[in-house]
Amino acid sequence: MAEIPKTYSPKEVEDKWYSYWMKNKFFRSVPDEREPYTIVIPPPNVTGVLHMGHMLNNTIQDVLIRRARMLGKNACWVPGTDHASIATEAKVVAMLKEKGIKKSDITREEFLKYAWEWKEKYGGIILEQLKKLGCSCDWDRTRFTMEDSLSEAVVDVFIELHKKGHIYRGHRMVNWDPAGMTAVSDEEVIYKEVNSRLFHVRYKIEGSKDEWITIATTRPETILGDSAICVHPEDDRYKHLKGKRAIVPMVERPVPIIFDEYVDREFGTGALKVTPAHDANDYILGNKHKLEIIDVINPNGMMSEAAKFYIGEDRFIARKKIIKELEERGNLVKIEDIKNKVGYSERTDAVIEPKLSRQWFVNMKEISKPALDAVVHGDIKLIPDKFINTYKHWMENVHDWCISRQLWWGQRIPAWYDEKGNCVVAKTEAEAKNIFKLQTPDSSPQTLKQDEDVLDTWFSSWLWPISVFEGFKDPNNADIKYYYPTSDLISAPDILFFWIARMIMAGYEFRKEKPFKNIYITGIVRDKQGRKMSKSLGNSPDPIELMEKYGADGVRMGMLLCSPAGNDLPFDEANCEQGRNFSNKIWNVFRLLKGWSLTPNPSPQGEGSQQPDGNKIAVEWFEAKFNEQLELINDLYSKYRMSEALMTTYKLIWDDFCAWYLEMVKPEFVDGNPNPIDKITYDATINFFEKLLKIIHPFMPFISEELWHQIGERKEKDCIMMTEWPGKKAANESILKRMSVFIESVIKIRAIRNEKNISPKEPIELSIRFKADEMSSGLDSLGKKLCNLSAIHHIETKVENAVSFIINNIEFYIQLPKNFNAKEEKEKLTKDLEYNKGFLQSVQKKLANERFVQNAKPEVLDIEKKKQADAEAKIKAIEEQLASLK
RNA sequence: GGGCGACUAGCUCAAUGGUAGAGCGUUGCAUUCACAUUGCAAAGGUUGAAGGUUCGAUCCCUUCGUCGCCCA
Repeated sequence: MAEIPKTYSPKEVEDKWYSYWMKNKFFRSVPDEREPYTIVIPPPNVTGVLHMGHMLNNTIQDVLIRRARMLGKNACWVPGTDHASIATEAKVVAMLKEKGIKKSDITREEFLKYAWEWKEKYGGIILEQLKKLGCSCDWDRTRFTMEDSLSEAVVDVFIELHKKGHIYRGHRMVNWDPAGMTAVSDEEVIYKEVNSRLFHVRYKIEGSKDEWITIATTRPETILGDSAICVHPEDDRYKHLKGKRAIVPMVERPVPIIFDEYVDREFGTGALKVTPAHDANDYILGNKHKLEIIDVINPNGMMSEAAKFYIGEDRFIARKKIIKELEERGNLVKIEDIKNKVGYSERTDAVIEPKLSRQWFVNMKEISKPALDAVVHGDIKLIPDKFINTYKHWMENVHDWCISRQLWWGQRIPAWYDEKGNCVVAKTEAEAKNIFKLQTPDSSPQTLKQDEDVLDTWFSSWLWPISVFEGFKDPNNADIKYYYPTSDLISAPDILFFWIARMIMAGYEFRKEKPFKNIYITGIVRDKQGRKMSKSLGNSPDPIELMEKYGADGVRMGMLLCSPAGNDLPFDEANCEQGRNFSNKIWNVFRLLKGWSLTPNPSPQGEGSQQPDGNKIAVEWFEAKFNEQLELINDLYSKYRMSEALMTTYKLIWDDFCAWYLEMVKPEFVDGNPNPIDKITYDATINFFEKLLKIIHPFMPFISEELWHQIGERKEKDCIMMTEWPGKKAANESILKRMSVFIESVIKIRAIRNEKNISPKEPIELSIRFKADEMSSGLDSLGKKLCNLSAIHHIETKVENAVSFIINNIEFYIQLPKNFNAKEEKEKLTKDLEYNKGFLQSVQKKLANERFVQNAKPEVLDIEKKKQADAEAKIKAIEEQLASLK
């Protein structure tokens, strides 16, 4: 025993088994006759490093995959990354800057060469980190959204949707990210509440001497682009201004005063400045009233020529200067502090500038319909189902999807333009030329220009469940036919629309079939203050350090313990500590078992290794307990209640197996040496331990594998991850029931020891008023062992002056060696008696109520009657006990 | 502003109309005996508030409060 360390050290064990599994190709999946179980990974951003969200998400996927594998399914987990166009491009631009290279100084081709170099060098980090976590992905299937075949699928899909009329190019107000220098979709804008100032600015009425109209704005720099003032038609303050014009300060441009019900009379001054080029609502108003569009902000966030003032200065600096100037000119009336919501870019955190520009869009109306139905009708299950409402609401109000990005890193849009700006969509320049030729035979262009923009990364990811199996290139290949639709998708609520909804659309649009059967939505990992963990906030622990500290198994368990589906989890390192402690507990079971020696083999006369009655009962009981709990665990898995499945497994191992079963069968020490144990009990115990290792394996793959090999002789490929999940067996109810009384009595006796300050070392005598039966000798010996009893008497009459308790009408008496205090006992019993009388009264009241007897279900009635009988019996017994105290 | 959801022990969560549970934490006691990364035990609740329905409400309904998310 001395050579086995007291604590489990995960480090070497984890590395050793991960490479062993890899070497034996245990993660590999190819189609065969078994039932498939498939998960495609939510592809992490290729620039990313593992964060706590990934840890949670991928732990859950690995648990599901490992259990499916043990259940005999052909488990396939496809890993990969997405190309994250904005994030990667930003990284590459930064890298070039360090080298002294400006993006604008190199060609697109040169830039892409650098970008691929960057990707090859750093792009695999996160996948290596997933290996540390124990993820059993089929790494031979690793995909990347920008590799050739997946890119081709993206381009083909674009062309197909364009042909079907679902993709169009249009002038629209988009969310412009001035830092990323690209448009982003509605979903990539994060609105944050910020402290702002509302500036009240007065505009002179044209032709008046001293007549003014005062507007309120949070963005004075856009004043330079104003093309109207709008008031509510019913607003008496402004009715007289009909037909008049106001002079925009600084630029001295006269603009009409228009009337529209859109204006909120309560907000600000009730007069709204209209800047169609820089506000989505103003744009709509501008269209309606045919207003001029004056674009005063350049794509890089600097003031444009059209602004006339502060040209080339940043919009926020211009704001400050304009405020000062307005004040000097006497236009600034007052400044008010307010809170408002401002949109930020999800990728660069720059303030989004609403900007009018020409972009490509997917019309979502039609392609979203089957995707909505599938979830509403339960064809695809959302877990937890509270997300159905959110999903439905979004799908019913779905906006067109802006898919063009003004970047280089990504799939270039397959649209081609002639000199006049006419556009066709085609896969190659040659095809495009042909189309032009067909459309306009007389003027076929010599040179075409391809669209400069690339497609949104989500326009790749939404094809992921199909494209990873080559479902576009070869729609009938063996892989896609076998693995698609995939089984479960594990994802987070914040990408329900970005990604999940769109994958469902793509599934029905391109394969006429859902991409997955179940969607398990995890919570968002937050810090103790409730903030989402993120790199920019710096509030996330480093997952790799966590794993070094607590072991991958410990961290996996720590994450899952507190993460019911869909509930956010405020992360607490204490959970990982609990996981680490659990690893250690299991480790020490192994140490204990290793220390046991067997009694000599029984002789032909039957001498030697007889199984003691106590051990026999213990083994029968744990067998039943295991079967009972396994059924519960299986049921919890089927409902995706992962944290509860883990907790049930945890308690089965720690409480039932370690604290009860092992204490029951553990050989006693004589003169400092453990007694040997009989072979029947030993074998049963090893068997139990192996089964427990199996059911903990999905949660804690490393330690279970290690101990599987330490506890028995294994052939090379005999690994726990490839064994079968324990089979279902009916639990022996009668022994469970009988033992629960026994266990309760042990707890009671221990509590009495505690209460009366009797040392565990001091033996005590117990008397039981209950007829001995065939189980009694076994239970007596277990009782003696667990409670340090010197003797157990089965008696017919009450014991006087003893501490007593009752379980199921069995009376237990402990004669205290000293310090017996009859008064104290009496008080305790009287209190207990009063409680039971009160309880009986409430039950009797219920049973006396005619309406209750009439309306209650028969089983409820029976329960109440039993309660009454039990309470009456208990009261009688307590009264008798009281009488026996002197 | 509109919609959705949550509110249960100190914390994180269970409990679908019939005596409110678990884990962690806390407190007390224990240690040459697998494990102090341990063991044994205990305490801890007006189920956010107020009404209503019901024989009976944590659960169903109404209003209010607080928080979160989504959308504008």
